[in-house]
Amino acid sequence: MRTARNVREGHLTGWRVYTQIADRVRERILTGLYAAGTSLPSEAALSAEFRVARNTVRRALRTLEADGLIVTAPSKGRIVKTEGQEVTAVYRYQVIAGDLRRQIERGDLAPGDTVPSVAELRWLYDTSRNTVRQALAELQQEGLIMSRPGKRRFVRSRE
Amino acid sequence: MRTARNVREGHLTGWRVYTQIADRVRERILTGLYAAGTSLPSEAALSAEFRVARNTVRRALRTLEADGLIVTAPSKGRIVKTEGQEVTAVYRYQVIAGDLRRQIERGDLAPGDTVPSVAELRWLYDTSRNTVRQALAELQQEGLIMSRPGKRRFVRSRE
DNA sequence: ACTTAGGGACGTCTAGGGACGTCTTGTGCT
DNA sequence: AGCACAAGACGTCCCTAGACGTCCCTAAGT
Repeated sequence: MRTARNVREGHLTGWRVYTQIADRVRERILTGLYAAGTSLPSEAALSAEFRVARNTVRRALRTLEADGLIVTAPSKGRIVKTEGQEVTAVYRYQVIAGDLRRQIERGDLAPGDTVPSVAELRWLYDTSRNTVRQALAELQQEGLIMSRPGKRRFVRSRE
Repeated sequence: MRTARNVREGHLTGWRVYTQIADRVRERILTGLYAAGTSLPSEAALSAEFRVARNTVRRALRTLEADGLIVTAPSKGRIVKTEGQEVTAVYRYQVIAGDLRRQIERGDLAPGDTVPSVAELRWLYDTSRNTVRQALAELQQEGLIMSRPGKRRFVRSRE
């Protein structure tokens, strides 16, 4: 019961499927087949390609993430890291919220000002109503903006 | 100020747009163009066809509903009433929940039994995962079934 | 003044699809 | 006994789309 446990993590024979898969994927990243900033195929796609269980793919990807080659964004996928750059604002609604937040903090949108309507933001970002709403909900929760039925949202005055 | 008010509901001069629209739609229902049990065009579609505001269409439809010609199902649409029959189980998830509930109450699914999985129900009803989940959530809230991660849902024993 | 109509904005619900997260249970190899 | 692997189930989050519900305001007709 102690033998396996005492083995240091590193030196495994390498016959394990998931390390092989990790190597294959790592190669594709290094050769640029999976370019920096783009998304890897999904777990389902990889498990289909390598004809292996989803769990096995996940093990492989976990090692790649530990190596710092990729980052994983739940509900979005895995993204190949760009050289020495932090991945930020992964989701669409975070991008929108971030833009608006910046405008408020810089004063482009002053307290009392009217916030672009959902329709306008949809048009600006070419996205769905729900995504825009999620961005606005985030700002509202932060207390930056307020909404009232029938009228436009507006920037709250700072406390 | 009293003239319009004192007029009984029936004999209006007909200059009002929404009554005209109501008449047109009523005619289509009576002639069978909009068959019983089917859905009317959406508010947006009607307002586009008659080139009026959505509010105006809504007024027209309200009178038709008051006449008992149609029923309205939020997020679904307006349905032409069938002769002397109550409309029941409008939404897909309610149909699924109803079927399962019946099976439990009749004993086809006994306490402790396993409930069909989401995948199986999807296949049975040819619907999305979310719809199935909503049906199951309803039953769970009623205390009829229970779920636990990794394992199948099961029928709760009756109190 | 009141009704009708128009038009815009926000709110909520139903439905569908994709991706990752976690858990459980078998099977086989070592 | 322990690990690797397969397979399946449930959970959560993101995104899109359509429909009705509610509220607010303005313009025009009466």
